[in-house]
Amino acid sequence: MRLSRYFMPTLREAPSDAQIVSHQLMIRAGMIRQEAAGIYAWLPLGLAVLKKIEQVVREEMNRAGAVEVLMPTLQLADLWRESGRYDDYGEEMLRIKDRHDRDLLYGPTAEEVITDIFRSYIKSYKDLPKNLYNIQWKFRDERRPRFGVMRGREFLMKDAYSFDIDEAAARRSYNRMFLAYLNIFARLGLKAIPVRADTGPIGGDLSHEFIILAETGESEVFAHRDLVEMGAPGPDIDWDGDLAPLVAQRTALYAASDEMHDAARFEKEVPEAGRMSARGIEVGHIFYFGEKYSRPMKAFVTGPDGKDVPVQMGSYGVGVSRLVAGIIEASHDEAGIIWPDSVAPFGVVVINLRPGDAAVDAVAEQAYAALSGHDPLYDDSDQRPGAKFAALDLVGIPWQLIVGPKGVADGVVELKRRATGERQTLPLDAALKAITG
RNA sequence: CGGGGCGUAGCGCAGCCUGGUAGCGCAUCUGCUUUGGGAGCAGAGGGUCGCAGGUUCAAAUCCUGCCGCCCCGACCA
Repeated sequence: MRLSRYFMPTLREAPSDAQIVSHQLMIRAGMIRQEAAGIYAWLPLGLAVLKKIEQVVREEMNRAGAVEVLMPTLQLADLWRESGRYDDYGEEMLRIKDRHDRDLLYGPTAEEVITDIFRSYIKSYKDLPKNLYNIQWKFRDERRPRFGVMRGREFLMKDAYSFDIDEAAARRSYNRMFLAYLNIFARLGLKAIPVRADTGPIGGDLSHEFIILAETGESEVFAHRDLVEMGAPGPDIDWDGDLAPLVAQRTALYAASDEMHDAARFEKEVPEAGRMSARGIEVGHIFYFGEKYSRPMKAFVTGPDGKDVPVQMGSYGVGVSRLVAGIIEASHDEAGIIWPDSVAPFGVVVINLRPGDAAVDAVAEQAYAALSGHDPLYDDSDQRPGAKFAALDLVGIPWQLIVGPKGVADGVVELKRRATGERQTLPLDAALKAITG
């Protein structure tokens, strides 16, 4: 992509509305534009990152055995009357009427729709387990949207729903998601801590929030240091095997968000050297809720004994649009955003410091062409070098390949790694090799 | 929903208290000079001062109502 044809409206100053660093940087980098409180348009750079994150989530969900569907944003109120949630949900639900005066709503979540789909087709335990997910826009009419896309009213969420014949099987589904989530966040360059979450009236131990560490995070987490160091299980585990030990390893160690924190237990269970408290952002929430929807909505399956039983369900959410902000909170410096390679809007930017200079143009074009498989941005804009450096540091593309008249005269270019600031001057071939691996 | 604050050019702000017909920086456009970390000079364009009423000879400024946005709190499977 040539910058001269792209649309990347960067700003030197942040609007005064933006209070937290990710919001400021997203606006300054030209990623989003606010249309209303908690509602944003995604500009090309923001959309590129959003799609990258979405794809990582998709790949890891598929790997863990989930199957993608796409449910509508608008849902029929009658489904929510079946589950009993239409009246319970309150003001957060955006309610709409169509031309026939039918009650619709903009989905804040999709348990009802997925349960309706499930019950229409699946009748036997032999067709279980199933895990269906979608990545779709949700709307929750928050009383106080804030912090940009961190807490918007409209947001992109991956929501998965598991269906099993009994609790033991549901636990296996839960474990798959638990581990898949750790892999997702690891691939996004994040350190994530699973903390036990309130399960509400259903009880049990099957609910976890995933909190990513970021100094500017909103909530505080307390955890055993070993849990953070343990990292993700990786993609090559046996997804159909017994995952309980891997999960147990990670749930045995103390981890709690501020609301669930028990200081006495923390001190008792965790040796002083292992105690860690940090700021974080909740980006995922998984839980098992059994028959909460299947029973009222009559999603029954026939078991091996010929008896119909309500299917055991769980749901698993990842805030995809929130992750864009979360990653920035976790990865930025004074100059701007530092994208992990896995979600960077471009893999590399070739910076032409003197467009119009035939020799410089030739080298820059050559580099741009050679990098075509690495999602390159070519800064061919007619700006001064300082302005280019500032803007490109701001948008955080991982590699900067700088082509200027001085270097070209000496047969070299400069390669800069955004994350470390490390620069090396070297021949073009060597620079290309360093980027393409 | 309780409390607080703010709406003046694309962005950041001043002007409001004490009414007299709108200004600064950045950005934009033109020209020249520049060109390795957000250039300099010269010139130019752009604002029904959130909206609607009211007071007044006169309202960005005072009064009333409404709308929008932000922050703190409460809330947030």
